[in-house]
Amino acid sequence: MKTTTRPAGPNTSNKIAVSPAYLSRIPEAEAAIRRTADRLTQPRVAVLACLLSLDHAASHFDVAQALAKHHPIDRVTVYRVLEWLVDVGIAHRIAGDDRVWRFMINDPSAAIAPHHQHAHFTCTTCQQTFCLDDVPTKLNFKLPAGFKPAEVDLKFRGRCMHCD
Amino acid sequence: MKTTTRPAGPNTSNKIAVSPAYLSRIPEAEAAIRRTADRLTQPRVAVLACLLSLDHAASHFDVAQALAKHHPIDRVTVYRVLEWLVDVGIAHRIAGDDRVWRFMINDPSAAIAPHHQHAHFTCTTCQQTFCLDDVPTKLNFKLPAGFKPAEVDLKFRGRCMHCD
DNA sequence: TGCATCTAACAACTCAGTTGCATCTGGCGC
DNA sequence: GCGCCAGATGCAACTGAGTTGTTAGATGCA
Repeated sequence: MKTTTRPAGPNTSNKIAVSPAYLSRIPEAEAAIRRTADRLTQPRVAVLACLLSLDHAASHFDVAQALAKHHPIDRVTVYRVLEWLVDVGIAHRIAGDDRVWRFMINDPSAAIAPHHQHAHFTCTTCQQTFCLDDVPTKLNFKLPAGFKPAEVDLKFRGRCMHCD
Repeated sequence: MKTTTRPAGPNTSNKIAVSPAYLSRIPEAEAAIRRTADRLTQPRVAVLACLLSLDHAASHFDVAQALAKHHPIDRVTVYRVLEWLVDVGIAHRIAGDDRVWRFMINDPSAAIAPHHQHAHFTCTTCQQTFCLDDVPTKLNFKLPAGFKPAEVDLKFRGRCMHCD
């Protein structure tokens, strides 16, 4: 009858981990949030831990779904926490081709989010988006006269390492 | 009482041209549509003429609004015509940062839309998006191991020639 | 001109994201 | 440890872009 429920057997799913990977990132998330001047709340910890556990960008829906079992959070709160993470420089958002915002932790080594001037890669097979921090997006393009660029957004589409 | 109507006085608006520029592009639009195997209809002609008259990308709303006075077209029809223009290779669509699709005529000299491998420029002042057909988006970037790119999307943000 | 087929218009819907507001809570002062 | 309150959460309702289904109408060929 319902399409989204699933029997709670041991490992009936081959897609979603039984023990969410984000749980182990909770201490790390708490530490990062404490470093900001803002409050340490359950939703913030859970959402940040979730992002920390991923190697690709996640939509608000991905986050809400990942947290649904152990940390069910109102979808509006997920939106607001993700926006807050961007505001305080912990994460950045990426506009997808499907009109959905995706969020990803900023590279810690790049410190204080340098206007996230890095490239993104979207896999056309698994639909996941990755940050390519190693690909420089220097402004050494020759634009037609009159255009004064301030930011570059370099996006690749193709197949990722998981989808050979 | 209504918020969108406007007195029909001569030049009460300082934003929208009294005689739409797209009217002069109607013959050109008709010719282009006749070149396809599909039907020549009023909405297709009007929408295409509208796009032809612009030097920047237009959203469905921009198009519907531009045509509202002389060629009022149902918004669903605008969506379908724009999609059709993309399908037949006359135009291409650009994903904006505001979750809105924008459409622009393909450069005729680039013939048969080569997967629109060109750069785009979005003005942060006037919010308009332009195609930079002159900026090559060659795939000569060094990506991390495992990423096999098939397409590149290069997007600039800054100030356009109209917003010095 | 007649007719089969494609297209437009309308209404209703989906879905991501936002806003308003009442309630709750983290963290500070006492 | 207790109480307070600014700020955060949860809920409901909304917005706005885009889609789908269906019927009526226009196009173009015979």
